[in-house]
Amino acid sequence: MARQPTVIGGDGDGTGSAEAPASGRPPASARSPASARTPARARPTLRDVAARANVSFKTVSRVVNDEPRVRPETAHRVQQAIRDLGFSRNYNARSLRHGVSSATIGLVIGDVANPFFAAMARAVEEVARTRGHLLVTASTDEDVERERNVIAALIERRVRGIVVVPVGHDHRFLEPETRLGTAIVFLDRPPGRIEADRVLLDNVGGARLAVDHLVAHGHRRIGILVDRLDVYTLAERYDGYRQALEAAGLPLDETLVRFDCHTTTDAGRAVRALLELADPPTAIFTTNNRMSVGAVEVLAELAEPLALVGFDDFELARALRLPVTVVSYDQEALGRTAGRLLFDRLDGDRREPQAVTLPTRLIERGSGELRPPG
Amino acid sequence: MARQPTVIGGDGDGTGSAEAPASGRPPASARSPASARTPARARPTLRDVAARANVSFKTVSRVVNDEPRVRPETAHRVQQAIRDLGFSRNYNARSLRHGVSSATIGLVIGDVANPFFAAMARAVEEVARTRGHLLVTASTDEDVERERNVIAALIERRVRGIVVVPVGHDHRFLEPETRLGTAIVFLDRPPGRIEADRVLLDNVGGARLAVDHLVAHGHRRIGILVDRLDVYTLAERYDGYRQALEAAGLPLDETLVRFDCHTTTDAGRAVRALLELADPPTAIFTTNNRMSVGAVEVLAELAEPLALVGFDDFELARALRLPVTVVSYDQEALGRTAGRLLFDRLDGDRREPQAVTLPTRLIERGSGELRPPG
DNA sequence: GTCGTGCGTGACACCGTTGTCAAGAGCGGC
DNA sequence: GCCGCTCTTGACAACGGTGTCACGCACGAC
Repeated sequence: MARQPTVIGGDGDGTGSAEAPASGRPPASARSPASARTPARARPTLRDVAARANVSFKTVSRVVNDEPRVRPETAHRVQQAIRDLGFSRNYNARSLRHGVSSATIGLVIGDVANPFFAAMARAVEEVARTRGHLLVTASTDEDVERERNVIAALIERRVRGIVVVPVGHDHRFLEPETRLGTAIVFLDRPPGRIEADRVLLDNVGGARLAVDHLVAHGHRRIGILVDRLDVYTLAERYDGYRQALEAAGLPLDETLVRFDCHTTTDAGRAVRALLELADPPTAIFTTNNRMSVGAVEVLAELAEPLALVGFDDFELARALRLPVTVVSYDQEALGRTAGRLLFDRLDGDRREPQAVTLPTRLIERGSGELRPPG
Repeated sequence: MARQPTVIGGDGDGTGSAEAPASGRPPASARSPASARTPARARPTLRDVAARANVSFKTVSRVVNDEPRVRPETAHRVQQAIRDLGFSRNYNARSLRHGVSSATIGLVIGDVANPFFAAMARAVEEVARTRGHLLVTASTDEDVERERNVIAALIERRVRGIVVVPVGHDHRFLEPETRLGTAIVFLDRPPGRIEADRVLLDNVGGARLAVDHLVAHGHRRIGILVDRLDVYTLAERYDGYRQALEAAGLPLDETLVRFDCHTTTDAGRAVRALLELADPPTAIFTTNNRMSVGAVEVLAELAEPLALVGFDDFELARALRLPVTVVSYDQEALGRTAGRLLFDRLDGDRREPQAVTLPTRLIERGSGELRPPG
C-alpha cells in the first residue's frame, strides 16, 4: 500500500555546486536544525537559488518574473536551481515591495453552508479567478461583531477588495478604508449609514409578486414566515407582503405573522403553530430558502396540501410531492455583478457609488396555484 | 435617501500636530497625489502614526502589539494617532518579518456551490476560526491543472496549510512543500503517489450497505449511476456495488451501469435511458448527491415509483413525494477532522501520516424499501 | 584606435513590520 | 555623590522580494 514516493523537486541533501561567495546570510540549508521526522528545512529564497546558480539574487528575480535581458544560458541555470530547491516566490514579500496588496479579495457572507451564500461565493470566486485573484471567504453567522472582526482581519491582510453581505447597520467604520484604497461592494443588503456600491434584489417587488399571486388565487388568510426584521431583505419582503395585503383590501392579521423563523427547524415549528390556529391560513409565504425548506418538510406530512410561495428558488423545489412556486432571480448574476463592480473599482473606476437592483420573477409550479378549500 | 455620512476615523485633512522630525521618508499624506473623486491617500504606516504621535515608530509597534514597558500616557497618545489615521497593521509585513506565514489556510475543493463541498468549507472554516485563521477557498471544478495552479497560488501566498479534496492522481509535486513546512491534509479522497494525512469515508462499505439493502428487498436488477471512475470515491462505490452483487450471486449487467452522470441533468438523462431498456432495473443506486437529485427529479414524474438508494444525504430527501433512503455520514465531522489534523501538524505534530476513515450508515426513508413490482 | 550603444549583470535602497541592543532618565542605597 | 538598577524609548538590522542605477563588456561606426 504505502509506496516509497519518488522525490521530484528538491534533492535530498543539497548536492549542488554552491559554495558560492553570495552576499551575507547563510543559505537556507544551514539555517534550521534538522528535526526528528521531518527535516523541515527553511524555505529557499531568491538568495538561496542565486547561490546555487552562481548569480546574484537580482538575476534570479529577473528570471522568476520573466524579465528580458537575461542570457538564455543563465536563465536555464537559474531555472534548474529553482527546480532543485523547490523554490516558490513569496507573494507577500513581493506585494509588500510593490506597495499594492496581494492578488486576493475577501468575501464576507452569513454561512457558506447555506446554498444562497454558496451560490454567491461561487459567482464571486469565478470573477476573481478570471482576474487572477484568490478569494478569502469568511462567515459571520449573522453576527455584527464577527462581521467587524472578519473585515478587520481581511484588511490587515491587505486584500484588495471585499464583497460583503452585511449584517450590521452602521458601516461608517469602513469609510476611511475605502478612501485608503480598499474597494468594498455590498451584496444583497445595503450598507448602513454610508454611501457605497451595492447590488440588491427587488425584494419588495418579489414579495408583492408572491402575495398578489396568492390573493389572485382566492386566498384571504395568508400566513408569512419571517425572521428578525433587522435583516434588510426580510424587512423588505415583509413590507411587500403588507403592501400586497393593503392593495387587496385585506387586513393584516398579526397571528398569521411568525417572526421566529431563524432556522429550518424554527420554520417547521412555525408552520405547525399556524396550522393549529382556530382560524388557520389557507396559504403561506416563506421569505427565504431556509424557511421554504422547513415549511415544505412539515407540509409534506399533511394529508391536505396548503398553498405555498417561497422567496428564493431552491434545489428540488420541482421534485417535491407538491412542486413549490417560488420567487426566483438570477443568483449567479447577483454575485457576478458584485464581483465585477469590485474589480471595476480596483481598475480605477471612480464613478460615484453604484446601486444595482436585480429583478425577480415568479415561477409557478403548483403549490402557489392551489385555491383555498371550500 | 442618500445620507451624508459622518466620518468617524480619519480626519479630513490631517490637522494633527505632526511636523515631527521623523526619520527619512515623507508622511503618507504627502506621498500620493490627490485624485479626482477619491483622495485615495496612501495607507498610513507605523511611521505615519509615529510622526503624528511624536514618538519613534518602534514605540508605535510596541503599542500595537500590547507590549509592556510603554508609559500609559505615551500609549494613549499613540492610540489616538492610530484612530485619527485609521491605521491598520500590515499583517503581510508582520509575517514576513516573523518568518512564519500569515494566519491563513487554504481549502481546495471541487465547487463551493455543491452542498457537499459547502459543508466541508463550513466545517474547515469553523476550525480555522477558532484558531484565529482565515480560510482561502478555491474551486477546481475537478480539473487537474487547476488543482495544481490553485495549490501553487496558495503556496505563493504562504498559507500555513492546505486542506484539499484532490483531483489528480499524482501529488509528488507536493512532497518538497510538505518538507518546507506547508501542512497538507487530503480530504474525502486519498493523495496520489505520496504518503500524507487523509480523512476518508468508508465508501466501499457504504455502497455495500446500499446495494445489500436493495437485494434484501428482493431486487435483482439494480441500476447504478456513476461518473468518471478516476474520481476515487466513485470508483470505490462502484466497487462496493460489484462486491454486493457478487455476494448475492447476481450477475453484473453492464447495461445497468451508467458512467455518464457528471451533472444532475446527466443523471436524469441516465435514469430515463435505464427506464427505456427492454429489461429495465427495478432499483437504482446513485453514487453521490448530485446524481440522487437528478434521479429524483426524473422519478418524481413517474406514475410508478422506482426503488432508490443514494450515497450522500441531501436536504429535502425526507420531504420528497417518496422520501429517499440514503447512505449517510457525518459531513461536518469529515471537514472538522481534516481541519483539526491540519492544525495539529501546524502545532508540531510529527507523527507519521495519519489515515482516518469515517463510517457510513443507512437511513431508511421509504424509497429503498420498495419491493420490485410483481 | 576611439567612441557610442545596447546587453547582461550586480549593488543597493526600499516596502512595513518585529527583534536586538543600547542609551538616557529617574531613583534608591550606600 | 556615586553606583547600579529599572523603566522607557529609539536606532538599526533583518524578513524576501522589486525598482533604480551603474558597471563591464562586446559590438559596430567612424
